[in-house]
Amino acid sequence: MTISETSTTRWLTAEEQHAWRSFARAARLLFAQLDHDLSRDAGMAPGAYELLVLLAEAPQRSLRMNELAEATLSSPSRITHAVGRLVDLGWVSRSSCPSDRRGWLAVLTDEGQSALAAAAPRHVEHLRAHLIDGLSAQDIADLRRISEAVLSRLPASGTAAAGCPTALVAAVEDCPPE
Amino acid sequence: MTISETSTTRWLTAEEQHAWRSFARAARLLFAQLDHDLSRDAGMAPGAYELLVLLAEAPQRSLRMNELAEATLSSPSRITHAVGRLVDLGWVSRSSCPSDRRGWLAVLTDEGQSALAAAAPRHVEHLRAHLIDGLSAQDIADLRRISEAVLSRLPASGTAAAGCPTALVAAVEDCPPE
DNA sequence: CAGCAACAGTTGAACGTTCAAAAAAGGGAC
DNA sequence: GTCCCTTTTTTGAACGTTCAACTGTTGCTG
Repeated sequence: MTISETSTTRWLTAEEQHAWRSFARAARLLFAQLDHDLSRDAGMAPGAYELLVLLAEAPQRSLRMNELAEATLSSPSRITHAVGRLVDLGWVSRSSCPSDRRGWLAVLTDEGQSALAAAAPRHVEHLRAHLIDGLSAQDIADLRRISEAVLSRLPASGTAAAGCPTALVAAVEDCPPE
Repeated sequence: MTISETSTTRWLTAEEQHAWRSFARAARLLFAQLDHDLSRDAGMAPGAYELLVLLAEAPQRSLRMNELAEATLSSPSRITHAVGRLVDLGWVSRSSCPSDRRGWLAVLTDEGQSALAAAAPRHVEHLRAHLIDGLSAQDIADLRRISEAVLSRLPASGTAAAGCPTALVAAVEDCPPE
């Protein structure tokens, strides 16, 4: 049977097709490039930077495994493994949660803070070079609007974060001096 | 040393930061969701759908490994492994390249064509539900414009395609009946 | 027609994510 | 206080990508 006989699928128009393919290609290339840069410059595995940023921004430089999983849209299992690697690197330490004996806190160490501070400037430069500086203020606003529209239609707490690793930008300029 | 003392890094403005984080979050969630849907509905590994689409659109339903690598922005090694899995599934067969004894052609089999035709309608529905139908015509146009601006600033043939798997939409409605 | 750099593709190990299963603790209901 | 369901986290195997060799072919240079 051919599709056209049995389905009423609303295929994409040429416009939609073009937009989607361009978007998919751009996003893939962008994320891959940023991860590659981050790995090259700072030796950070995909996603590690994001975890460090989240911890650096958190109240006591610490977050529960659960919170890390939700913030990064990834599975608890991934967090366990990823934090384990950061612990091995000395960038994070574990601390048992005082209020819930099941829980664990991941705490950013001074070494982790330093590694993040060292990596951030180059990361921001790359992000500007690959994305921000090529866009007008209007583009930025459009991108945000469209992204938020997409987010509003996606499963609120979709536990899904593939390789698509992406890095946040740390507010390291506010970090206490070492 | 603190960053602020030694660097002239142009940090992101609040607007840029918001746009970037929304974009990154939306793109990640979107791609992950689409891959998850595709894996659930059609049993296709991340990226498999894209390879099948490319082959279906190609002249003789066949492309060289090299061409697949370039079109998917991925490494030759990934193509070798990925095509190997598709061959095991019976969706693709290998054929030696007549014009270049080093080369190999990946050829979409009838089974592969059927699998793609079966998967495409649901994939398009998901893509519409998660992305297209939530956007206005203006949004679509903006998304395309911004994506192309980003692409124009990225390394032309950046051999980089992380997990960020993304699927194209097949033009399966034009496929010959089986 | 050697010699040799570049190209096309494969191989296998290392790495990170996903998945299913399990251990351990919280929070109610009775 | 005990049963039971839920939540939090870990574990180890399976899977896919990346990376660094490696094989074989092309095509250019002298």
